Amino acid sequence: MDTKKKILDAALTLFSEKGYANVFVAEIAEKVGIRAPSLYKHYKSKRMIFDAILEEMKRSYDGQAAMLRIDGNDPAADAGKFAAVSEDGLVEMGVSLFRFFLHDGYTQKFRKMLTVEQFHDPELAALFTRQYVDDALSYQSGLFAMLCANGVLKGEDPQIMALQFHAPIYMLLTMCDREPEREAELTVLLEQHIRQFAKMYKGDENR
Amino acid sequence: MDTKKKILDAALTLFSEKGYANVFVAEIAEKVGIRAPSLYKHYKSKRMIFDAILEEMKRSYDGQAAMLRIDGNDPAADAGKFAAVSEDGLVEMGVSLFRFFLHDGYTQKFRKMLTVEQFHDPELAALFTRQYVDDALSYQSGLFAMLCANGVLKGEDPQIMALQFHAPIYMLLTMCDREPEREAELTVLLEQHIRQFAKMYKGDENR
DNA sequence: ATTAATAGCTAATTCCAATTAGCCAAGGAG
DNA sequence: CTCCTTGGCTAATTGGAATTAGCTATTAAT
Repeated sequence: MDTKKKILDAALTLFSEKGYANVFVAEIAEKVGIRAPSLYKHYKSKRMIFDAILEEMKRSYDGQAAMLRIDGNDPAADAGKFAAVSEDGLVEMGVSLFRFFLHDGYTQKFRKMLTVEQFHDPELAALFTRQYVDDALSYQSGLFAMLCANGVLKGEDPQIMALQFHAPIYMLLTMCDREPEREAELTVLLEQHIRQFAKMYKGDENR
Repeated sequence: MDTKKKILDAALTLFSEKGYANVFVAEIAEKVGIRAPSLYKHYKSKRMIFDAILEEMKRSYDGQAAMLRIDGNDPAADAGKFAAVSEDGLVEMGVSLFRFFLHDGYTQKFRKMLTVEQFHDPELAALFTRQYVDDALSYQSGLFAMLCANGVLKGEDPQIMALQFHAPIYMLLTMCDREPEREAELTVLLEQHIRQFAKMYKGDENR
């Protein structure tokens, strides 16, 4: 039952691992437990499967974005939480969010697939940048602006703060995508990064 | 003449734009100005062309690494230069290095090709991480350690400093790879990032 | 109970792209 | 001058992978 959904999942997994062109419809079918021609009862062509995945991706983006935003989509609301939280709390939060993005099958596969297909189509390129950079930065900018206004953090340009916070995290994430065996080691770096960032923008007390 | 070299260039360009599997040998040939079967006078197969590119990439890596290292491969030697340089000088330096990596055809195509093929083969994944992350970080760590020892900068963990310096730059670079029309806008961010970073780790004088 | 739609299968078919065969001109070496 | 190597060409050949044809079992609706 719901073979249609199973096909999307199987295809997404394969596309994210090998890229669209390197996946045979027969492979997708096998993963689903049927034969290749049966796929065509559900999708008109291989391309259509890809397109359906893209649709899915766009639809689910709000869901992912919500996750990215800790628990809401209003930086102002979140700022209070952060203000209250300790450095350790911040680390805890960052690490668990990182782990979620790294291990959640859906999220990870979307990310890998977009990575691999990003140059095929300007639309995909734009989607990629929006999803993994611009939106994340714009949310975090708002958050940092808030925290600066509150006097919790000290910084002049929230956008740059966001870039400096987000880029290292994203880099570590993609490293784990490539070499999962390094996760432990890189998680340590992540933690140190967040700690250092917090300290740095906390104010002037050095230590 | 030197068709052999022209083939590699044409193939690299195409592979970086569309990925190995989406490029037909006929396209490569056309770009070179010959017919597909003639390619086989130079390379045994399409795969061999790819492999030759990889070889080239590995061989030329030292060259690229040297560039990355400003002008040498010894952080200690470079540290002096940085110590002397002004904040503006640092920005100038960073921006021009960024521009080089962004526009140098060879460098850019390698980067894109590795990006697109990174999950096909663990060897490529490792190469990617080494080339664009680990080596850069390890060099920069050395540099920052030096500058901290000199008292030019103030920071506790050079490795984290390197991560925080390098990751934003790399992120901006890949954004330009995807959407070249945003170069101007992103260059401004780059500049602000470097400036902010320098200020931040300069010492305690806030402003 | 019959019918019609659904979703699977095997066996074609089709298409396309890599590679091979086999021919030919140019040019350097003996 | 002839020979042989080099690098190009056109015209097959091959192989593989997407898609189509056409059959069948199941199930839900009339």
